[in-house]
Amino acid sequence: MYLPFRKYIDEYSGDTMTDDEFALVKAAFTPKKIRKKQYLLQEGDVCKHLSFIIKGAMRQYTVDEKGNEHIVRFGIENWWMADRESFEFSTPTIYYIDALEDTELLQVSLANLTELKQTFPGMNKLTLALDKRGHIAAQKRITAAISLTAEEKYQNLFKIHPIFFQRFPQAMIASYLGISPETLSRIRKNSILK
Amino acid sequence: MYLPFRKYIDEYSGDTMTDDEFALVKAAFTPKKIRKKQYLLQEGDVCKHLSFIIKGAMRQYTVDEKGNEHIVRFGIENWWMADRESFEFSTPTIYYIDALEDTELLQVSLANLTELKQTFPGMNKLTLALDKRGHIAAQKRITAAISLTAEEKYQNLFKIHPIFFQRFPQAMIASYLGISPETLSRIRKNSILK
DNA sequence: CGATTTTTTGAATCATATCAACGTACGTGG
DNA sequence: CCACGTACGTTGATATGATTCAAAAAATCG
Repeated sequence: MYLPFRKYIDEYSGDTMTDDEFALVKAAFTPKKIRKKQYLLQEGDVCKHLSFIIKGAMRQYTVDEKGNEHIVRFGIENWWMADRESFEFSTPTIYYIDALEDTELLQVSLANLTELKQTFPGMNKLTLALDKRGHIAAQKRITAAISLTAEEKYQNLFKIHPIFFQRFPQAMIASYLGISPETLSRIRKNSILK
Repeated sequence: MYLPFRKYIDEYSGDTMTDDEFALVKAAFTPKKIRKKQYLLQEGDVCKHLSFIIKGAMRQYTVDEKGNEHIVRFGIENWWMADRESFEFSTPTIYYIDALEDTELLQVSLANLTELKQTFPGMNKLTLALDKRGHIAAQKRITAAISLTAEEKYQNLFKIHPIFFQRFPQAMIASYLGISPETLSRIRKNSILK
C-alpha cells in the first residue's frame, strides 16, 4: 500500500529518500478507508487532514441556496484532497468532500505535516511542487471558465482529463464544467470525441 | 521606493529582516517603469521576471481566435505579476500582460529569486505564503465562475475587490467576470451596490 | 472645449437552462 | 437467471438569461 506512495514522493520531491526518511513519512500518515458516498468533509467542518488517495475517487463541491451541487475538484489515485483554506487556517469550510468509489487514503494532520517538512526536506519540496502545479492548473481552469463556450469547455476537459469521462457519471462532469447535464449530453451527441 | 516593499516582505515572511538581509533582497531586484498601455509580456514570450508592483496597475489576459480579450488577473500596488507557468518552466506564454496605468515595478529573475530564497529564508517563506494565498484565491474564483449567475458574480467581486470598480474601466471588469460589458452595465443599473 | 473613449439603452438573437417524459443500463433480491 | 427498481442518460418543448449589434448618452482627456 505504501509503495506507490513512496514512489510518488520521490518523483515529486526530485530525490530518492532513504528507508529512514520513509519511516518518518510513514509515521506521520494514517491510513483511512472510506466507502462510496461517505463524507470526508462537510460544510461547517474544519478540514483536519490532507489526504492522499491511494485508491478510489472523490469529489469536492459546494451546495448553493437552491440545493444545486457544484463540483470544484475531482480526485483520483495519487491526488491530494483537502480544502486548502480550511486546512491551513483551521476555518470552517464551505465545501463537501465525499467518495465516488470505495477509497483508501493516507492522511496527515497540519501539525504532523509541518513537522515532517522541517525534518525531511523532500516533503517540503513536494508540497512546493504541488502548490506550483495547483496554482498553474487553477489558472488554466479560470481561463477556461471565463473564456470558453460549453462545447469548448467539454473538449478542453476531454483533452486534459479523458479519464474523468471513464470514471465519473456524466452529470457530475457537467457540474464540474458549470453546465447542465442535458447540455453536456447534447454536446456529446454532436461531438466526434466520446 | 523600497520602503513599502521592505514592509511588505516583513509582513508576509512573518519576520523583520536585518539591513544586511534587505541589501541582499535589493540587489536581486531591478526597478522598471512601464507606461500605460505598454506590454510587460506578450503571447509567445517567455516570462523572464516576477514583477512586484510598487505603484500602478496591470492586467493579465488571453486573446481568443475571435480576438476577444479575457482578463485572468488584475494587479495593483503590492501585488505580483507574472505568468507563473512560463516563469517557472521557461515555456512560451499564452498571456499578455500590460499596464493600465503608468506603473513602477521591482523585477527579479528566476535565477536571482532561487538564489535569494536559499540565502534568505524570509524570501522562501514569502513565496510559500504567496502560493498558498494564490491557490486559495484561485479556488474561490473557480467556485464563483462555475456556480454563480452574472449578477452574483458581480456582487461577489464587489464584496471581495471593491477597489477594482474604482480603478478599472467597467468593460475590463466584465471581461474579468466572463460576462459582456452590456450585461454588467444592466446589472449595475438594477443593483443597490455601486 | 472638441474629440475620443466608455457606458448605457433598446431590440433581436442565441446559447444554455429548465421541466417533463422516456429510454437504457445496471445491480439486487427473489 | 430473470424481473424489478433505481440510477443515469437522452430527447423534446419551452423559457430565460445573456450576448450581439447598433446607436445614443455620458464621461474623460488633451
